Amino acid sequence: MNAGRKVTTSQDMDRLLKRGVAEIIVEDEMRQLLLSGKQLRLKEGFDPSSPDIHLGHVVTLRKLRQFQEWGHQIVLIVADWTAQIGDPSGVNVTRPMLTIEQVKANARTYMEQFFKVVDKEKTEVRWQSEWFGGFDLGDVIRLTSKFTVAQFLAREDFNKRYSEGRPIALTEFLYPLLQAYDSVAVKADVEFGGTDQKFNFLVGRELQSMMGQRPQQCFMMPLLIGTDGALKMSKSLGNYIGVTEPPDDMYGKVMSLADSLIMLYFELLTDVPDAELEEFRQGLARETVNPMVLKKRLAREIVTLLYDADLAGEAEEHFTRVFQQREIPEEMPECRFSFQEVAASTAGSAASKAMRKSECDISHIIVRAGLAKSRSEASRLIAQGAVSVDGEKISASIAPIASGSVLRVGKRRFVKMIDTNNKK
RNA sequence: GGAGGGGUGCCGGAGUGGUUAAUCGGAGCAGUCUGUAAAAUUGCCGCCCGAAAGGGCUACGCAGGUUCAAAUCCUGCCCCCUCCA
Repeated sequence: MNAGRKVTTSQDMDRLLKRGVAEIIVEDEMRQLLLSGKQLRLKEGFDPSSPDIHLGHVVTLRKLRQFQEWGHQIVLIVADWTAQIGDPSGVNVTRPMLTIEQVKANARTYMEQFFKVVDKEKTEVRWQSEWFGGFDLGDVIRLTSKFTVAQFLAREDFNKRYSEGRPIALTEFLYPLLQAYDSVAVKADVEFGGTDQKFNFLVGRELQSMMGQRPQQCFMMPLLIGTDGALKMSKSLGNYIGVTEPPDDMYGKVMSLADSLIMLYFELLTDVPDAELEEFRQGLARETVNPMVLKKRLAREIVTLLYDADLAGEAEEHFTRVFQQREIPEEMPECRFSFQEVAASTAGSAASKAMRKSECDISHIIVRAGLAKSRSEASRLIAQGAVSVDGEKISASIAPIASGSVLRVGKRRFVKMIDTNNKK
């Protein structure tokens, strides 16, 4: 088993333990473990309370990948039990509980997303239900008896809520306990996650030592700030970039990031060497480099990471053409429907008589193409001048269209309209 | 077991009989500007019909009731939170 492990130079070690790392508890022990030549079991839990993995998750997954390249064993835990509780970490409100069905459906979509970053062959995937499925009340009581309320109230978010008289659900206290027990169950040597996991990790350490295991090392990465530029990237805040998003969208979302996030993203999500990052940093500080240029590099790196260089190149071309030169993209989704049918849906009204043959009520089409949720919304968009057909801004919802016309809504949404009655 | 507070639109949070599709803030969307950045600024922000003017429907925990008129008053029910024990 030792065969795959590379000799570790102190330079390698520094890169592994420093680049994009917030804190390691206990760093010295971590170094010793790495030097011991033992294959380490590196654990990270994923809470499948939503179906997507985003760049925030990728930060730790990439680090895990690096360890994997050194021959260590990754253990990913699908936290199907704790997901039902709802992780309170860093959130000062009680989370809604999910049903087991929701959790399972979400968890299923996780696997392939993990393996966009980590090596599937060297990854052990475990479900919490493997061990908690057989838990009975006695087990729960034994587990809870090991800690006190005071210990848990030490945790910042609990403490804050408690002192402000806001609710803390009893199940929320269970969350760190279950997560800690996971470490016991898989005999973790190291646990990975964001800095918001510190408390949970430490409970894991304690529990392991209470149960006769060597306490795990806690490996914490900074939290990735989301596209809003302020809060941690998370699904529930809607400020995320999903790993399965199409290359063009992913590229575009990176381009729309606040400038202040550029360096953070470079550090946490790319392999651009530290020396180069330092140049970037200085360039930004002295304003000798346009942040947009760096962001394009960043966007390319990220798309390459999750897809490949070719697709990243294409995404960049698309971006340049559509958003910088304001041209129409070469490819866009098609919306196929019968023009006649749409026209017919307004039949009977005075307007339909005034409508010439080639004209259509665009608001219906916008809804049909999924570019607006309702006709009311579509009408508003038209009224605000956000809608154009073949480059012509339209001001009334009745407008001429032809099969193959390009419908544009807002800056970034395009659809080609194809008449299913009249295609040759 | 006792006392108190509360359930309003995506979120926060006003509103105690009509002029309330509901003040305000945040989020979001769109316009101008631009680097799909920030800042600034303007507009929109329940659904349906209508080219428009306009009209209709649904909505303030649930169900009833009073009233010409209810998010606002009455009755019952459900749910949530805090404190004391």
